[in-house]
Amino acid sequence: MATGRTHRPATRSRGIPEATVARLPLYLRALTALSERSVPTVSSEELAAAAGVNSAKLRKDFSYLGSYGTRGVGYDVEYLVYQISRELGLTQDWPVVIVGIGNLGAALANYGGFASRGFRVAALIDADPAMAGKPVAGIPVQHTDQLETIIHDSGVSIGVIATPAGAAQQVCDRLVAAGVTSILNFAPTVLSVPDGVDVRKVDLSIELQILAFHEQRKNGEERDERADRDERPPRDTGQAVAATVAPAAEAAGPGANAAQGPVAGAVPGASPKGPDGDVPAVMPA
Amino acid sequence: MATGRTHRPATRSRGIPEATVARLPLYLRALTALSERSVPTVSSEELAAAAGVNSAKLRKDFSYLGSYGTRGVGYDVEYLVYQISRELGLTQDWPVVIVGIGNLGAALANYGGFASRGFRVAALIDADPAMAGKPVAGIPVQHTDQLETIIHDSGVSIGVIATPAGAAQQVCDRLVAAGVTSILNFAPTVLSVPDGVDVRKVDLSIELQILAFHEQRKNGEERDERADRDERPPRDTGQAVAATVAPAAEAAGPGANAAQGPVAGAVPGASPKGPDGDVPAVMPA
DNA sequence: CAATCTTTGTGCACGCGTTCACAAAGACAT
DNA sequence: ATGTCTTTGTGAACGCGTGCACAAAGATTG
Ligand SMILES: NC(=O)c1ccc[n+]([C@@H]2O[C@H](COP(=O)([O-])OP(=O)(O)OC[C@H]3O[C@@H](n4cnc5c(N)ncnc54)[C@H](O)[C@@H]3O)[C@@H](O)[C@H]2O)c1
Ligand SMILES: NC(=O)c1ccc[n+]([C@@H]2O[C@H](COP(=O)([O-])OP(=O)(O)OC[C@H]3O[C@@H](n4cnc5c(N)ncnc54)[C@H](O)[C@@H]3O)[C@@H](O)[C@H]2O)c1
Repeated sequence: MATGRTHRPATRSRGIPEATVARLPLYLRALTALSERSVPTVSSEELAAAAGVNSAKLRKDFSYLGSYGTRGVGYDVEYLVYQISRELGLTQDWPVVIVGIGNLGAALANYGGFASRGFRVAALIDADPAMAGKPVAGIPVQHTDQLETIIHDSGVSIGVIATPAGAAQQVCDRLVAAGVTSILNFAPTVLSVPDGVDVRKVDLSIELQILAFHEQRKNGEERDERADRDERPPRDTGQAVAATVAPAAEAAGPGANAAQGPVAGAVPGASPKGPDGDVPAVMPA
Repeated sequence: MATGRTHRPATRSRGIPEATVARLPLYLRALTALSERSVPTVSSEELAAAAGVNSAKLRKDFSYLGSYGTRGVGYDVEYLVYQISRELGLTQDWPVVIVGIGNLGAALANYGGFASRGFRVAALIDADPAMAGKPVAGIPVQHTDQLETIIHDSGVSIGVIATPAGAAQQVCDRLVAAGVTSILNFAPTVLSVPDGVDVRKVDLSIELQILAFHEQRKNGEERDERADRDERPPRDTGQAVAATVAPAAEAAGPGANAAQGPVAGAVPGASPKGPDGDVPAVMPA
């Protein structure tokens, strides 16, 4: 979610609901596919099916942009593609900088779809001196020292953070100070930014945990849950509980892992690498 | 977004709001960090700040799990870690299979944080015969032919899709048929799955487009938008580029869908910048 | 031109999620 | 014990998002 909530009392025309904005790229993708197949028009029903949403919702979403449809016919594909693209700001080029060129950062740099929608990788930045100058995806990696200069010179306003969690806030601060006003964060950390700066996060770990929750519910629907529902493990005196939680789960290789490792994280005996495989952050990890 | 809405009229104890579930991992992360610093208790105010949410919201979230706090003191860190972990199903081990070991898939396989919270990479699968047997992150890549066998033998119920968009639905269908009931999809496609299967998607492109929208709003507040506000570009843009439409995966889903692709026509008449790096999927008319 | 048919645009109701605000519960001091 | 102080747990109000259902708009046909 984005931080920095701008008070906008629904000024009517300019007030496009956030939920709608989040769906526009979805519509755009479906429309683009139709466009490539030279489909001239599409009904809300068809397009909604392609985008995986309710048709009424789709029509309402489009109504925020204006009345671009024709009753009895549907929507003009090319025209809609144009309108949505314009609304999303994709008619212009957005230079993007990626900070932290490790496993993930490199994958992002190599990602074709990145540059395909008006987003252009303007620079790659990493703190590792050994990486400086080395090209990744045809773009030479630059050292963090030049971060401010790079941002300034290339006029970048969108930054992608793919550093370890421990460095994310610091990198974020520097990006913002240098003029970046939109950040896409892949590090498992809550970033704090001043008003006016948008932050969106992509968190693999959270997604998996949400899936696990539902998965558990599916399997355990008929199970004996009542049993440990109110089971209260030793609590009273402060630190006794620590023993309840299993000792370190990670650190060893995947294969050698000692099977069931309940709740990896809550282990005090911190190894060089944190529970996330990253350097432990000051706050969350 | 999860599919498969179970009608649950808030039966009390079992009905944890989806929004709350999505925040539990956030709390858990903050709590884990506190635990590592041996902090015994924490107030809702402090924890909320660490997790980047409102304290009232946090308290209400916890109230769905039960009354685990102590008035005047706060919450016992270790105890909460345990309760949340249990609720999320992290007290057990979740084997995960990754399909599509390319740039992204390899990065995911190498990701340390993956295995840290009870998630274990059980297998890596790719369609490229040249990759079979080659170890990535210490795990040998297996060929797609063995997908069903692998799923069955390892008892995997969570699958990660990191293939090109064109193959995503097909891979998804096979995973589901083999018994996978939770899918994390990185491909820019809308997956259709039967009831009972949860799908969550991570879409870099969408995130960037949402950021671009807000970015444009920030910059363009005083710009010349009135100009092309009602400008209606040629509504008959005839046939566009359609030569590269691949037959792509044939998937017999309930309400078929799938669509992705380069934005190409952000501006009518503009030449396509290049595909997503994926094979465009096609959908029925 | 009138009748019919298709599909949009939206008023309305409903449910979920967020936030406020406060009574009550418990810790701690005297 | 009694009083004070801190912090939880939650009732209630509010706002946003969703989906139904339908009148109106326009295409199409006779
Ligand atoms: N790899 C994945 O699939 C994956 C998935 C989800 C989240 N993440 C998160 O993304 C981040 C990166 O993951 P990764 O696997 O690429 O890690 P990595 O260790 O491979 O790469 C991190 C890179 O960041 C650089 N770096 C460190 N500190 C820096 C700083 N202050 N400024 C600039 N660069 C700095 C390092 O030199 C390194 O190249 C981590 O926070 C991780 O938790 C990764
Ligand atoms: N790389 C990124 O940073 C990034 C970011 C966001 C989204 N994505 C999406 O993730 C997906 C993968 O991206 P990538 O950069 O890793 O692509 P990639 O081309 O590097 O890797 C794709 C891999 O999938 C394999 N594959 C193809 N068809 C398959 C099938 N039917 N079954 C199993 N494996 C199959 C290929 O052999 C290849 O190894 C794409 O859909 C892409 O749009 C990638």
